Amino acid sequence: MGTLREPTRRERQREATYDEIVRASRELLAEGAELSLRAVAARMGVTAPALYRYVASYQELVDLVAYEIDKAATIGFRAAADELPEDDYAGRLLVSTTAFRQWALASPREFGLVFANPVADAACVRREQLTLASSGHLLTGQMRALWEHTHHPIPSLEELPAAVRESVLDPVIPAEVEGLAPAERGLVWLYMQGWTQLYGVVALEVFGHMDPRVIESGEMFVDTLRHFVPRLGLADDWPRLERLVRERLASAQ
Amino acid sequence: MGTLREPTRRERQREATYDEIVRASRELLAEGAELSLRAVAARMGVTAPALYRYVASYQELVDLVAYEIDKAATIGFRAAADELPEDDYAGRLLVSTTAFRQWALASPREFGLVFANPVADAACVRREQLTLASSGHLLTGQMRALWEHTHHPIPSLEELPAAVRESVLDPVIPAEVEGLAPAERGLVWLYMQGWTQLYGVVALEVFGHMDPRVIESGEMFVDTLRHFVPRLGLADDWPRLERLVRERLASAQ
DNA sequence: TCAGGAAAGTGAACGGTGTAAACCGTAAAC
DNA sequence: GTTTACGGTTTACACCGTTCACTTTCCTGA
Repeated sequence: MGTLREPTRRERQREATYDEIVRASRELLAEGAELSLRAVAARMGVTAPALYRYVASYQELVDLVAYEIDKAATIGFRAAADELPEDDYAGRLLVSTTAFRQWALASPREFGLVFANPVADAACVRREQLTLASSGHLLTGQMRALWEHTHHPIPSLEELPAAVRESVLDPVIPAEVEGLAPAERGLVWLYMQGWTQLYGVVALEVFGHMDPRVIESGEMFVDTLRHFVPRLGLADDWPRLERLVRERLASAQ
Repeated sequence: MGTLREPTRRERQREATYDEIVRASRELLAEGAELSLRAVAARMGVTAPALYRYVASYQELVDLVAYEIDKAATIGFRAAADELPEDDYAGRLLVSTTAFRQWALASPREFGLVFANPVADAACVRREQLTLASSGHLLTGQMRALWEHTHHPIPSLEELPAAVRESVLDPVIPAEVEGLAPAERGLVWLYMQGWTQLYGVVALEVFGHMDPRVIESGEMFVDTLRHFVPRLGLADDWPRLERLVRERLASAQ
């Protein structure tokens, strides 16, 4: 509260160093090298223990760059949606989803860092927030925008299992729930279902636990979307949506 | 070809050492320790380089114990099914699936080792075989047994996308396809869909990228099953199957 | 039976990792 | 202008996977 004073010179310097840490880390990842404190430090022209002035541990470094990677990637997902008209809510959602899948396949190491490093029990809450912060926020936001427009059927609070009801009424994950009436919280359950579906295919593809030809063609991804879109009231729109998705799959491939 | 001679003493000794390597590794994992060559060696009362007489690298050690862990866990999944009558094909499949989920939640490190370590491009084929060897074989076998019994609808070869058609006609994954006529290969696509669904929820739960209350209750797992069983022609059987699944979820929890 | 040889295991060493402690100059703060 | 604290270095420790040279042991073939 009160006036937030402008950052002092030292604070700016410090912020710049954080940026350089992230930049060096991302370069390492992009070059296929291991992400290690020493490698990051070396690339910055600094010795390893110096990084402990900025992160308390290796895990914290990982969390930091994971957060930033997710943030940067989300810009791409949003840009993909912006190729479509603002009122094509379904198209925007599916196109962002496809961009997510393409990014994951093209950057498996980054995907693993963000979405496949187990959540520690200690800083659990914070990690949860980080995990779904950017990309999750975008996708749930797009799902909500779609629903605001079409008001497709959603599960009612009564029909939800007790644990799920609690979870959607007081969500841990910072999804788009502000101003969502309790009767409309079934939408949050749809968020979670959709995220589960998307995470499932993409993780399976990235880790390669699937026939390479199926991965390369993206047919399992398309199939997963096809089975899910009816829950968003988009069954009739599927042919058009499929075309949009396949265009994106082909171009990036 | 010809007579397979009985193993000499040295070969028996060597085999026993392999067993001890796996045993020591699994003990380490179970105790929450890191799996490392040195730790395994120390536990065996041996020095680290000695292990190189048995595995060519650390990665090969990981592959070895991953394979054995999967094999051992599968025995449990099969045992879970054996609590049901031999002709309750649907029940057996869902109960084994539930056992898989419970095992993964209870042994996250082991699950990660088997199902979340990226497939190397080099020994790709071999790794694929390992990956889905035991547990995958069991579940696809159960799906096939179910279909042999009910002959529920399956996708026809013509309606499958080209890449998928190739993949089911000449599968990389050693699923239950022997003696499966080309016209029946749509079943393999169902295998893959089912595996994707199962892997998705379970991986998400294990890695904790989901509301803890939803994980703990298992509601997302149940919901995933509910949405999938109709593809196996089991829509009418769902109430009974749900009861079976929930019993198992509650008991192990 | 005995010599030869392969197999199994050891010790030391190299380069790599995360992390802790002690230390120091310099730049900000009073 | 003194004091303080920040950002950095050096050194060190305990691990890690891996290689190499060497020894011991046991099996095999003449």
